[in-house]
Amino acid sequence: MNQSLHDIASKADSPKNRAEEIAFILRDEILIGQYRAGERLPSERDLVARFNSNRGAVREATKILSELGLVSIQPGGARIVAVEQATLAVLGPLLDMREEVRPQLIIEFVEVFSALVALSARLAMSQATEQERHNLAAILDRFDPETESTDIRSIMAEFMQASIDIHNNLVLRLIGNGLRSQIMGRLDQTTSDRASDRAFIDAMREGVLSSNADLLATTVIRHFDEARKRLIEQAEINPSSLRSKR
Amino acid sequence: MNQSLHDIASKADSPKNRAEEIAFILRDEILIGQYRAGERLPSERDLVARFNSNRGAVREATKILSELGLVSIQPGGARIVAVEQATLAVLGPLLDMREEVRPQLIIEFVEVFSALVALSARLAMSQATEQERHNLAAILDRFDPETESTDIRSIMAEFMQASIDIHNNLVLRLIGNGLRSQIMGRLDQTTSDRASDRAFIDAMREGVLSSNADLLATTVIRHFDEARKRLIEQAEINPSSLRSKR
DNA sequence: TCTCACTAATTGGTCAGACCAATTTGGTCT
DNA sequence: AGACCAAATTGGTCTGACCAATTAGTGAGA
Repeated sequence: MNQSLHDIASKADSPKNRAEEIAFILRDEILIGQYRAGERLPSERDLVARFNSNRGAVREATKILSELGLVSIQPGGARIVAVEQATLAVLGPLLDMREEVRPQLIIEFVEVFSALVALSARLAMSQATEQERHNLAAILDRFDPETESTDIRSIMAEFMQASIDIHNNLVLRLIGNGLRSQIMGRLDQTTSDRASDRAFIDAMREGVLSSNADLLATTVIRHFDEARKRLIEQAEINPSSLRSKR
Repeated sequence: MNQSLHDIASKADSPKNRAEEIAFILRDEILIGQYRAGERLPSERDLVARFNSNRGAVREATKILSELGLVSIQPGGARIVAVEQATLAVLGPLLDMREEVRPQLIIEFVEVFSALVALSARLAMSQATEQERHNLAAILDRFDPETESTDIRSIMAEFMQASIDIHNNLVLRLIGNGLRSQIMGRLDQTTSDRASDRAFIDAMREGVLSSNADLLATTVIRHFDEARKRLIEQAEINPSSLRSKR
């Protein structure tokens, strides 16, 4: 449906060189489950033969996998590590390739993201200047329920960034970096209720201008909770069954 | 069982090979601010000369820096990227080496961690079985205010892990992985009020057994907020001045 | 049949040197 | 100043080699 130019730009998975090309292929194979956790990755020399490349490139590739937390390299062989022990950087690829886990993963993302937005808003309120609060409100004002162009999601992302700039919590910022680069732009356009979006934005606006951190946080949580429920309905599966296997 | 993982992660900065050795040195120099953002990293051949190594190892090293988000490599040269754009993996090194930012960073960590623990507890409560709730309570029961050995922090870490195992939110798990490997084990032993810790644990226990997600969440938030205030006092600086520069 | 010690093969780690394509740089000309 | 071009520099790729550690395989002994 809405696979516009915006999606293409965010498809940031184009390998910059041979090493990344190899790394991405192996990464995807691991995420698909082609190798099981604990299994050994083919030896560097085998990979050289398979990809018709050289050991330098292959070694760079396995180094990348190691940084992603997907494999553990030791003299004698490299072994696959469980996805659960990897880093945030595997989320994007997972979303791209495992159609089955996609809905569940997005729901899980929303659960976490809402808590972080609420936290960020809270922290920002605790020390925002008058000027900064107005800047935040200005971001919210950009939402226009009449036009389809203003995406509430991009506004939330901007709001998140702006609030991070205010409280300047590095930990939160780094987590935000990871989530943004992995998830934003990979989400489908969900049909949301523009009217309720309007109400949500207005409530946030009031919270910002009155510097009411609690109101802001609860508003955010409530809105994302509704979004989550919509997602669960869309998935046409009941949430408990979604939870079990991955 | 997962105790082993926990220990390894705490002091996980010993280079496994020459490439990591070089990468860690460069990483630390970047984090210290020896190169400014936007500046060019010395060329691979220069680095070969400096570290008396070879291009293969140096290239692997710069690959690691690139994965950390600290440098951006392009044909023509590699450039340093602002720390704010890096990944969670830089937190540990930052804690290890920049004594000035340490207190502030720990406070920021507590702010984020408390929100995540609260979220995790909430999610876990929404679908925990009777058995799982009792397991959670059992973890809390391990706290004994009489003996110094039981660290409330490790209990919280375990509680976090156990709750993640229940709701199985991959996004939260991956963020948890990052935070755990970067921060846990690098925190100083803070003198905390054992009596208030006892009250905190008891409140959590009640929340878990009665499956009262709201009670759990607010309890967690309140406790960490107190811890945060203690940290700010310990830093002997007022929080607003802490916020500004990094 | 099983266990253990030893050996051989495999694997990752390191290294040197070469060529290419793209970028950057410095100088020249307009 | 500004536009342009050529040379030097840089990252990307590739080959082939040796070492040390791990692993797998073998065979002897229980």
